Amino acid sequence: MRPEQYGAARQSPVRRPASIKDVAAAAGVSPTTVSHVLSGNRPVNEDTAARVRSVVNRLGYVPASLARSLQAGSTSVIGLLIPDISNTFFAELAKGAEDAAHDLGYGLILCNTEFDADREDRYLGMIRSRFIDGMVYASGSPPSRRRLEALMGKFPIALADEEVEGLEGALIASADHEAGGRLVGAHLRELGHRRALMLTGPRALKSGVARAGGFVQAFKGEVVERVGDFKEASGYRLVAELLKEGRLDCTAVFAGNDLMAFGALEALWEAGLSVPGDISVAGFDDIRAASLAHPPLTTVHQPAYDVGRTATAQLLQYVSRGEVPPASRHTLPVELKVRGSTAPAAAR
Amino acid sequence: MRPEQYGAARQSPVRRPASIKDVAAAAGVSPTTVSHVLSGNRPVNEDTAARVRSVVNRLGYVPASLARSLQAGSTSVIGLLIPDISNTFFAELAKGAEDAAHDLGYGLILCNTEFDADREDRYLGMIRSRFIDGMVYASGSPPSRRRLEALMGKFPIALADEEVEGLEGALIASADHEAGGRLVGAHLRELGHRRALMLTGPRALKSGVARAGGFVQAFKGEVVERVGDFKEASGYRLVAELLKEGRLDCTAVFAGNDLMAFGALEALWEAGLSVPGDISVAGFDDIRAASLAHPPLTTVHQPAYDVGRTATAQLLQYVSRGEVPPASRHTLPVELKVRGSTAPAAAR
DNA sequence: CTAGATATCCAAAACGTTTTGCACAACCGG
DNA sequence: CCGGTTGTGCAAAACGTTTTGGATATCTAG
Repeated sequence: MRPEQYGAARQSPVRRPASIKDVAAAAGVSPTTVSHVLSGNRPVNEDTAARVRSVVNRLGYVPASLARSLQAGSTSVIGLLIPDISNTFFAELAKGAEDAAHDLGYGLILCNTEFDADREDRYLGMIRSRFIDGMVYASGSPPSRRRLEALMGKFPIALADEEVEGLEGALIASADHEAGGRLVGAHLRELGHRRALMLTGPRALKSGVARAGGFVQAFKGEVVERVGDFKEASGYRLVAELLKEGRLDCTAVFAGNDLMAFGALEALWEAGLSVPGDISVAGFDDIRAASLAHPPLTTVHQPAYDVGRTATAQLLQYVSRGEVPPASRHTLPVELKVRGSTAPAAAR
Repeated sequence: MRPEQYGAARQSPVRRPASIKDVAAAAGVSPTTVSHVLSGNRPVNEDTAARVRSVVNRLGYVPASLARSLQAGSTSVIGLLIPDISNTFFAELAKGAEDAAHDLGYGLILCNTEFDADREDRYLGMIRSRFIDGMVYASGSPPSRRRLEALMGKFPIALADEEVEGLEGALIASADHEAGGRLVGAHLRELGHRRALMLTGPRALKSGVARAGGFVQAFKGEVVERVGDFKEASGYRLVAELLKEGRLDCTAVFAGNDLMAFGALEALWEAGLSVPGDISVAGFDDIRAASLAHPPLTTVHQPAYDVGRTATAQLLQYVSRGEVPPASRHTLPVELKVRGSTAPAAAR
């Protein structure tokens, strides 16, 4: 141990904080009375109350919320389970969830899983051990879906932007992916585009499928579909391949999310094509980088914040009454952000 | 209430879960024995143990962590206080904090404050009420600094990337801002730049001051300084103003963070200047959009993840032993990411 | 003066664990 | 046969609250 740390390192273990008994003793009353003074649950003589309050201040007494929770049977804390907080979508969602929780006096435990099933399990354990009063679950790993189903009827759980099929009987809040797809389809159609390349995500993800479905429905023109994985690299690869084969015979690209759109942009840029001069590109999500890019990306704004906020607010409505939420679906509106990456189809 | 909801809405209140007493009664042993079987704290006859375990499974018994915590005097949960989780820097930091907490079996409560002092207070209350065992504090609102100081000696608190002055005596983990500034300065100098515009943030923020100091020291050339607020708009405004006055007589711009760099880029772009052809631009932070932009931004990568992880890991080292951490500083290395927005100074 | 209302406070139980001291039996070596 | 060890399990206390049913004293109305 370095000498100059000696002074600081002498830090003693945290000393026992004052309990309600200490306050009671110092004020010459019973713990019951202290509790009543602090909670206002029953009337207390004003002189006595004043004395108690003064002792509370002097001792710096703060009730132990653990004991309170144990007695109350609930902790006023819920969990938020997401795969990756560094993804801006989930970060926004988390912000909405935190806001909703805070508004109702709840704390929020961040359960970041990286799609790791063990990690998810450990966090789901918190709800079984009743350390948290409920859980907002946003798109976890497929293997844990079954476990989730088992929990659903017995514990308060809400799904935010569910991506996985088969989770019926739940409280669900999600964006209107299909409408988003339709917006892009109609937009490109109005610009005169008739042939489009559509880059989708894995088919197992419902939201992606809905986006594609809406797009095809509203675009009405010819649509070539390529399946990617929602990552930037796959958008690049898909477009580059088509380019190399000389088979990119369309005037517009609809990427299932912004990251893939960026990948596509990169491939087009490398091929010497101009966006939106030669070809238009649209994305989905409206992540931060979308408006910062050159050209700024036309995309569909997902109300990630609202999804998190709604799922949480709805969940808490039941949790606060000690109930398990019934099945219900809350679909949130989506908004088309027309920016610089889309333009009228070039005359052919 | 709509009829089709009737079935679902009939959800009964959550029924009382099995307690250790229920298990003990069903297995014909005392609660003590059940506890010992589950914790392994003391040996138990194998036949008895097997019987207990079978009852545990049958009843689906999970120990109430609240009661356990009350008895243990700690909750194995800490808080992470940040201003804005939707800011990618803090999201990365949060990810690091969550990882570190998870590794040591701790939960992490997300305290998003929006710089709101009341909100900060409420969250700091969690530590006083001992619902959390410690707090990682990242750059809160100035008004709550005093309150924080009062808490610091008594409760386990760690500072992550402290921006505010005067918080001595704390456990601090932060990036090496000064070294980052030096890296940029040296880089631009090597490229032959001799006159640079430096866009800084508010002087009250230590990290920004350090960046600027390092830059000036290593650049050695002429530096014009303009004070912004770390937001995109201010970068745009500062550069646009100089441009309008025709006084932008430099070959390089060092923005105190990436957002301001983007603002600067926008202003230069509008003025018809080419980056990096006419002028080089460098940022700080390496946010997601930096590599996605055109041209991709040369910037300093801040180890946000490591800052969060280190602060948390260090804090927990003491928390787990029931100690208040001593003052210490952990400075994390920073990395220059040379990308497309900087190039040799144009011949004049 | 008395029956009932009111004001004030307290004792005890309950929330669900873990920990610790002890009791009892069985076994061992001498 | 005896002192000591080992194996096994229980009772009770403790963690720090809130809640509830009284108890006691004082007041009010008739």
